[in-house]
Amino acid sequence: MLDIKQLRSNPELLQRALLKSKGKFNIDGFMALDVKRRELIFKTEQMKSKQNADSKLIPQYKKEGKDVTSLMEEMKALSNDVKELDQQIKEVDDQIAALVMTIPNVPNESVPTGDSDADNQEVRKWGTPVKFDFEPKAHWDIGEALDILDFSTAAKVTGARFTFYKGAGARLERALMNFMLDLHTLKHGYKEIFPPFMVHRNSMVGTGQLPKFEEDAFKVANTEYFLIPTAEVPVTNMYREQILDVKDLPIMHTAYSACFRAEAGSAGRDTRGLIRQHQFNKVELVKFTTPETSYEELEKLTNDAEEVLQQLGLAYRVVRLCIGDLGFSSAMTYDIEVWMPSYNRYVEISSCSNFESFQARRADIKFRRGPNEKPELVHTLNGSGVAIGRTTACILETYQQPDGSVIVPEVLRKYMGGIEVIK
RNA sequence: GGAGAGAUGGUCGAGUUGGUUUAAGGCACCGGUCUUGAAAACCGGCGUAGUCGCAAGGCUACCGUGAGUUCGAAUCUCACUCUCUCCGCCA
Repeated sequence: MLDIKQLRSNPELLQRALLKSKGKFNIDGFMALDVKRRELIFKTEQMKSKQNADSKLIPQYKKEGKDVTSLMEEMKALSNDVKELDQQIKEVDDQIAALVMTIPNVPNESVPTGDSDADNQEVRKWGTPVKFDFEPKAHWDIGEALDILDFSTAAKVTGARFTFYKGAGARLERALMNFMLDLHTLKHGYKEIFPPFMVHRNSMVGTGQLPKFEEDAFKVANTEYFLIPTAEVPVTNMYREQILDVKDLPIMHTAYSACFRAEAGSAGRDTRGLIRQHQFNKVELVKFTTPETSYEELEKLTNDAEEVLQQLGLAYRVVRLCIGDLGFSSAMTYDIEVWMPSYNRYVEISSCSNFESFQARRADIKFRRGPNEKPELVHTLNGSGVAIGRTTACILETYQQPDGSVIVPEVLRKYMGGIEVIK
């Protein structure tokens, strides 16, 4: 959510934000609504002021023995007028709020223009895509052959886009989870959080999944709960409606969660394997920072996620998303894309974003610089550190051997009971 | 699931026969006086947001949330949420 006062005095910001949505947004209508709102408020507040002053006279007059019936009649009329105007204000407020919620965040100045992922900017590369001197297999074939991934049973038990991990596959997934959490907590200084996997509506609104993207979320029947699409939602909302102490910033959290996504609109895409599931595991990184440090912290956060891939020996590149590919709430995003042999290209495995004050304004997360300072909005950032299912897929493909076995990356062995090869 | 109690500013806590309470008071915090320095004591300040105004400064709203009654609601009515205690059930 953007600041309406800022939009009022700085309509260019609105223009730039709207480059993202490609939709039609009636700027003049929006501005007119804002003017109307303020007129109504001014008028009503004056009436309320009179109302307050006059109602103080009533007990006074009664005490003096004066007749108050005519004054009461006058007040009744005023009261009715105020109620009517309040109703109008509420309607205008609701309209404005609904519109503001549909405006995306303003991209940072360094974000390149462009319409699609083709216009994203490659920032750096690490490692070299693996080459095979035999015919490599895709992870779904490797996994089924080793009996560590089972898609058809999941289809029977649940449905499409679900997976049973079995034996060493389950253990590999669990090892990755622990490896990533240990790296981020012990080496990078994040505090670990294990959040609820369901949240209520307000939290989904707070981080921007709702109201615009309701069809992407799973809602639990007969409740107001949603399955979280990412740990970002519960972890960011931990601090909703709070004023933080500047001494505690930056707050850095890492959280494992299962993530649930309806994947509406991606029918037919990535139907095989672990790449696009309704339920997947992810370790998330979340930061709350001061405005002046958020971009520096974004660089660090991205590097922290990259280190996961470096230690696993997986080739990747970092791209800066262009305006057209940037998410609704983000001011700037780096995607980390890992080399996926079966796709013969880089595939997104992490997305690291600075939301600036966009989420903080919605979720009302502030900080205070000093005892008598006014609260200011924090900047929120998050990124995957990293998606576990896709990492499993990439490991299976990258470390596959001609005999169908898979070598376990060195750093994972201690988490796998010393297993060096999955066969 | 059943029974009961509760929710007030950063925190503790008063206020519930509706109207000088403009949400008292304590603590914490900030500024000052005093002191060699500190503590103590004393004086003053100390919520969030909206809105009008060049500004100084007004005004309005907010006592868990949302409706309602009333000229007027922290206070009365209804619904909901959450917390605590006890009982039952349960991994």
